[in-house]
Amino acid sequence: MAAKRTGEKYYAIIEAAVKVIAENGYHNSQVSRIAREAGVADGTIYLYFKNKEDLLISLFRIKMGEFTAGARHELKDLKNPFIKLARLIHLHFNRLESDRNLALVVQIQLRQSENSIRKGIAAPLKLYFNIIEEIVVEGITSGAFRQDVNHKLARQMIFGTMDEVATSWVMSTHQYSLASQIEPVYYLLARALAQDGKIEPFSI
Amino acid sequence: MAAKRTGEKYYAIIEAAVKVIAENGYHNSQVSRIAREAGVADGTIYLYFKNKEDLLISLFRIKMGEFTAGARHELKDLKNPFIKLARLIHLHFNRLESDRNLALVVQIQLRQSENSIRKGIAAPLKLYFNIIEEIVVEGITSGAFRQDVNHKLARQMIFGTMDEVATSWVMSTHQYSLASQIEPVYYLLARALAQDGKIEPFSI
Amino acid sequence: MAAKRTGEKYYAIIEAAVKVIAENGYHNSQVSRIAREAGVADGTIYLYFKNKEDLLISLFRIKMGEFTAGARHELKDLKNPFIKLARLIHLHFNRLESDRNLALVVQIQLRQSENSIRKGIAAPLKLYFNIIEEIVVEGITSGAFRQDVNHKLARQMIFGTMDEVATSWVMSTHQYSLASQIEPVYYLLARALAQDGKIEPFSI
Amino acid sequence: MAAKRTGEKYYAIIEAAVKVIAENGYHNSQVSRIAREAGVADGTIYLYFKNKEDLLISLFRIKMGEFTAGARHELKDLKNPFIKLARLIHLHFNRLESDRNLALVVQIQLRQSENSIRKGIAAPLKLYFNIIEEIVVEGITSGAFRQDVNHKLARQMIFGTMDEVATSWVMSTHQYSLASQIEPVYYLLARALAQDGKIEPFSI
DNA sequence: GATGAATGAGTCTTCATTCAT
DNA sequence: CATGAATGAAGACTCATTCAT
Repeated sequence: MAAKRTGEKYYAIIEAAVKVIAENGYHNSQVSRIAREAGVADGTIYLYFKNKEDLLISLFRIKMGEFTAGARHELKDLKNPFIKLARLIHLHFNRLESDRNLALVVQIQLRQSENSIRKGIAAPLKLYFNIIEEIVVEGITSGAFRQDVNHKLARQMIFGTMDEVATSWVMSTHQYSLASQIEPVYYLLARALAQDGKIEPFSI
Repeated sequence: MAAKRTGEKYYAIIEAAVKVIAENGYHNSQVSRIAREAGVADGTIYLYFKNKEDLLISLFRIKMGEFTAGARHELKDLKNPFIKLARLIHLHFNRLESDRNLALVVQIQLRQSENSIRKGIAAPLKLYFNIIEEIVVEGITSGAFRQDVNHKLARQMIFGTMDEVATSWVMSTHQYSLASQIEPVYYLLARALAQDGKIEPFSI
Repeated sequence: MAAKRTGEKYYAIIEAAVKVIAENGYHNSQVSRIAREAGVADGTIYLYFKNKEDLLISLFRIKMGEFTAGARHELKDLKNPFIKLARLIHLHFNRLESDRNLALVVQIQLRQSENSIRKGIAAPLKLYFNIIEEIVVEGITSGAFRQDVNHKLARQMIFGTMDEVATSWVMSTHQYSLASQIEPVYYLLARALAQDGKIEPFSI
Repeated sequence: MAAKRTGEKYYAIIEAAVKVIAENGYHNSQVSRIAREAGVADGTIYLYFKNKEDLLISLFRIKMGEFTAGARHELKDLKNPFIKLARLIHLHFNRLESDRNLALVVQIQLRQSENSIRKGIAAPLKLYFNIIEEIVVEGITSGAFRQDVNHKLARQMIFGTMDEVATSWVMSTHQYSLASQIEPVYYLLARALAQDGKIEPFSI
């Protein structure tokens, strides 16, 4: 009865869901289609997930969790908040560009209206927000960023900007690379935050 | 057969839809509930809208159209791009704060996955994006903003930031006012864009 | 409240119904479409007909009544039952061929399942059946047709054959003329009925 | 997704549909009522049939297919075209008389106006028409039937007559037996076709 | 008489979920 | 553990009919 949260099939279903939802959208992704893509029976999905919604939330949790853990690890040893900011943008954009399906799901399909889904993804998203805010706080504390910057607001600007750039890219026909936006986005954000306009040159 | 696009009931249905969708989300807003809220029969909806999706798109078009027209009018006579930016943020946040239901629908419920809906709202959204980009271009041309700013990217930062701040506010319990964010958001964005860090003090 | 059964619009609606039903089938012919075709308002239909079903039945009654009256008149003065039979087939096929829409409605669209409709068209159809049976009875009485012919059965053969030939023609692409079938159908039916194989040569 | 076309429930649904449609007519037979009659859930219908229309067409195909196969088998070894004709009428009328519901559906309810349904039943009906025409051709070739008989027309007479007799019987209150009409119908049709009036006495 | 905007009952179909095997 | 046939609740949409003007 209790959903198993591990095993080979667990991940097969997650990957199948990313693919099917990316291609068809959440509301047009039948459980049976995800099951077929994963090579399991419909009922098997329910051995691993409580319901369809739980599958979507788990998917986000897994993918976001992996990303957040990786990001935290990569940023850990960087000393300068500007470089951390650059690296963050780099990680964010590269992650989405390297997996177009995941990008579609996270940027588009996940923006669902169901309150329960939004609640379910709030926690893993919060962890990512924390990483961003920590960079901001560190920047302020170290004197690299302006003292009057509100760190929550700065986080909203950083995330909102990356998010909008990524959404534009996902919805475009990909004529340009998302990676090409890393440096210009960095300069925009860095200038918004820098103390007395003194920013570090872009470096990841 | 052709849907009537005017009349007292047309607007009554639009308003009812905003209310019901804000409260329940698009996929959980039955046509019959919207009809009841509007005080008309179910079938009447279909005299004014082709289908449920058309209702959502029309709603966005109407509301966004009103806002865009108003914004363009208000910005027209302002001379300084910094002041225009401040006024834009002011208009954006005030519009959402003055109509919590509309904010819910636009910030949350409308972020649907259906391609057809996204296509339907693309055009009116584009008109708003144009207004933002025009401010950026004017700023660059006049020398107020940095010459190396990419105006599309700047627009994405401005919109993305306002959008994320608004979404956070909508999803919070409104302990704070969205209007209170106008000035700090202005300073963040203005610094990101300003030539040599020379920004205008906040003024709407 | 009581439906008017005369007037210019009455016939305009009947003709519009024949056209629309011929083109779309009964169940796909909305009252509003018939009204538009007739150049009247939807509600006007209900000043002349009790409901949609009454319109269909009236249509059949009018058209069948005209035909039956004409046929009875044309057959009245013919002396020979063989010639009457030939003339009947001639009238039946010519009527349908001269008005393709009417043929479509009578041969195809009218074969509806609603019991009430079948009951409504039973009476005018019966009048036509009577004409056919009278020819048969006259043939038997005069010694032209076999004495052991059951007149109801003979009528069923005559009508059934004409009906099937007409239906085949209506459903075909009209590569051939229905009139061309008059003579061969006559010979088939005449031989089935003739006393000692002595039939009259075809003559209308 | 693909409809299963076999299994116990497949036939249970077919039989239930025959019963419900016979009693209520196609347009007044809700899918849910057919499901209840068959003892399955509404949704189960859609595991076996693409939609309601497909159910009606399948029903006809199955029943007509069974009948045509049986008729072809029974007629195979009969040597004389007159006897084949007699046997055909016998099979046709007995089949309908032995299953009043089937008769109602085939003679009345199936005469629908929907083009798609007519197209769907055209093929199995054609197979039956072929059997009739083969008898006619054999009769002409063997010299038993007149040389100037058009075989398509003869088929239309044979089918049209049987059909009209059956329809009359179905719509009557069954005061008489359809079987009682086999012999007189045979004599009518045989005389219409016979060379020089020489027919075989009725024998099945 | 005529209009046509408004009504609201009625139904097919989908698909997440269950459970006997 | 795994299956997949079966379930049945839920809802968008149509269109014949009415009635205030």
